[in-house]
Amino acid sequence: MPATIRDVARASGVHISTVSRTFSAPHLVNPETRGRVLACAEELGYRPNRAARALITGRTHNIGLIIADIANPFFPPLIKAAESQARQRDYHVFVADTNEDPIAEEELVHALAKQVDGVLLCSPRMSNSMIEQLSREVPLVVINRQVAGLPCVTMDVGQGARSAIEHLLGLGHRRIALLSGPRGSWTSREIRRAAGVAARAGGAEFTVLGPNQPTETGGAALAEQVRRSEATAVLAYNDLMAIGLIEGLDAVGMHVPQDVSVVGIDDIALSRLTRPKLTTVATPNAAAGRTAVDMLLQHDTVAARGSRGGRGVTSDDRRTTAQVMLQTELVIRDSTAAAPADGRNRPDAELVVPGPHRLAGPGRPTAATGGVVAS
Amino acid sequence: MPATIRDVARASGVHISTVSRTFSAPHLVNPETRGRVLACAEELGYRPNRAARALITGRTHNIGLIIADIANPFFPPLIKAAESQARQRDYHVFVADTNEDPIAEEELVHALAKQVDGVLLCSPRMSNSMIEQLSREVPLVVINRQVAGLPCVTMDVGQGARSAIEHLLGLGHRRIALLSGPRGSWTSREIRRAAGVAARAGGAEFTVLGPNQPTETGGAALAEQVRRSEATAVLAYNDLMAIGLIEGLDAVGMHVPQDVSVVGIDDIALSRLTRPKLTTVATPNAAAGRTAVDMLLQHDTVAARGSRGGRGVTSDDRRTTAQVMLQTELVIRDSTAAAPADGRNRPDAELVVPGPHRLAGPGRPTAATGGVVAS
DNA sequence: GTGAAAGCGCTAACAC
DNA sequence: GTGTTAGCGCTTTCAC
Repeated sequence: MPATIRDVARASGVHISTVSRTFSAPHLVNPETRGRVLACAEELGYRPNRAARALITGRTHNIGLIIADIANPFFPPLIKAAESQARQRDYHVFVADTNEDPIAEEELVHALAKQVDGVLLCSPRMSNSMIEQLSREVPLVVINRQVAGLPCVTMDVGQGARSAIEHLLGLGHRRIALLSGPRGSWTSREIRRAAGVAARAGGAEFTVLGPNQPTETGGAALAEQVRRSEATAVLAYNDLMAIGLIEGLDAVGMHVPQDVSVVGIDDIALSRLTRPKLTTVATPNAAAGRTAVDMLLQHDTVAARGSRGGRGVTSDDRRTTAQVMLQTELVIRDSTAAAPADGRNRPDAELVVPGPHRLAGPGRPTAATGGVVAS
Repeated sequence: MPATIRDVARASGVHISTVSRTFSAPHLVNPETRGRVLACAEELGYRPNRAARALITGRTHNIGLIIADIANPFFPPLIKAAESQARQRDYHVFVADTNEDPIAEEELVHALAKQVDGVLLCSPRMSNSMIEQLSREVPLVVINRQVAGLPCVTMDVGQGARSAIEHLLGLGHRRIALLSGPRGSWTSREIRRAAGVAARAGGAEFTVLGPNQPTETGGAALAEQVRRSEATAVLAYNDLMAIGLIEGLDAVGMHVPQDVSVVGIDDIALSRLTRPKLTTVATPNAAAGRTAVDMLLQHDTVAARGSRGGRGVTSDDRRTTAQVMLQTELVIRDSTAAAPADGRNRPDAELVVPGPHRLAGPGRPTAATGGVVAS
């Protein structure tokens, strides 16, 4: 039903190649002919078939963007920035959600491979080696993770975590817990390392709780563990978990920031709307999206794949791949406050010693009962 | 660089058509040959080029999903449901965000047209006639809107709004305001109509404020107008606006639900996390996503476009297009309560009469000063 | 400035 | 069961 280039050629009495040129190199065709062709095309509702065009030019003018969980408010600003940047360069972005599933991730890259000029892999759950393998199939830019030899854009969450811990130390906190993220997350690893170093440097006890689902539910589920850990301050892998934790804490009768301070990471829009407003590490999300598109397109402009003329991108070209790390910034709002004077995380602590059916009476906990102390 | 079907044919010593069959109709090829071909393919890292395949079969096994604003938490459940439904039928979903921009919407449909087997148009801002025109280019299923002659899946927000209003009437509210949505939104129109009828039937005064941006910011910006309107209850176009309004109301010293009751529409996850928890009309979002995919694929299975064998979908086939409307449900939580005994929306109302610099002292407002009374 | 011809990677009759 | 042939809709040399 849809009109093809041949229909237009027939209608306007020219050869199909003239029609083709009218759309892809208008200056090469006589203005008069061009006008006639355009009129016929309009009339017939003709639109060049981008897929067919891509088959021969090797360029689809599409970018794939693979996202672990589209429901996480962390991503939309990144997606929108990528889209607008792509749009400016006459590209379209196709987003795909993988539900945090590495299998779906891989499958999606394959599905997208030939329909896009490159894919942005955001917070992948898959292995480094898998990513490297896929990068031979389609140009890749990795976001929120570092993979040797591949272009990556990351955010300096290490620095962010450090700032957060120093902020908490400055408020007098000496028992700090970290709610870690998903297993295998590069970001979670960075946060844990930096936060651990900073906490110990400040003479604080540092507990790691996790790995966890990076969601509200994941955060809320940890309230009891946090209570037992006796921590007076918590750094969460992301804002969603932080917000969930605050909810959960509330349910077990602990208040933020009076009893325990909570800081998140990401600075999603929601963090300004909760009560208390969340202290958090702002990550430059939109910038990451823009940068990733730029890196992909810069690469991609060098040589189209499979074109008759140009050679493919060789591994030598790849050497120039940049790894960009964007700065983060601590935003202090209302979920952090001075540590309770007694150094405990609740008014009259009912100390729960891990183990079945053993409840100790109120009393000051010793370091040994303070929870899992991690490296 | 990527291996083609020809490379595999050469490596395994068979004709390309045998390679093709190995992938698209394995049962037609000798198990022994098949094994050899598969081995070579594996070795060379060969993957069938889906775009090239689509060119001849007329089926891409992709579905496009166009979303007005991916940052709105209303959409992710719909997107995820669509994805999982599509996946089960061996389809992939490409999501595109249009930033509530009708131009971008149209452009995106064109861009997607030949790379997908159909597109799901979710909350389109464009005109009915434009939608009809586009539907001749690619099979369309419209979500959250009714367009004559096209398959649509909508949610019964009319019924939802009615329930909400009846709930408020039952609580004694007699001055009710509606925060409407974007101009041209089908959903907003439905809500307005149903809410207006129900409110007047209950003997309440009904004020419409808007149109508005359907976001937190949009809601927060209306706090002052709501205060002035003297409404004791508000129905918002969606949860985001309701939550923003509660924030904004708080900033001008009004409390929910003591001073004013607020009900949203959508029941996004966030609504359970705010304080107070939001009373809202739950829309069957995931079901909408699933249904839309089913409708598209059912249609699409009938006849592939452009295939050599099959005829295209004729307008006669289209006659069978269903229009599905999904049920909604009122969820009562903490943002609604009995109307203030004095029927005013704040403790000691400082009545602000519209107009510059005119402030009246405290006193019972008359109906005439109650705000814009809409039809 | 325009037409002819080849071909992108693949599938689908049709022979054999 | 496999090879041959034609061709999906388009771009791109190369002649003229």
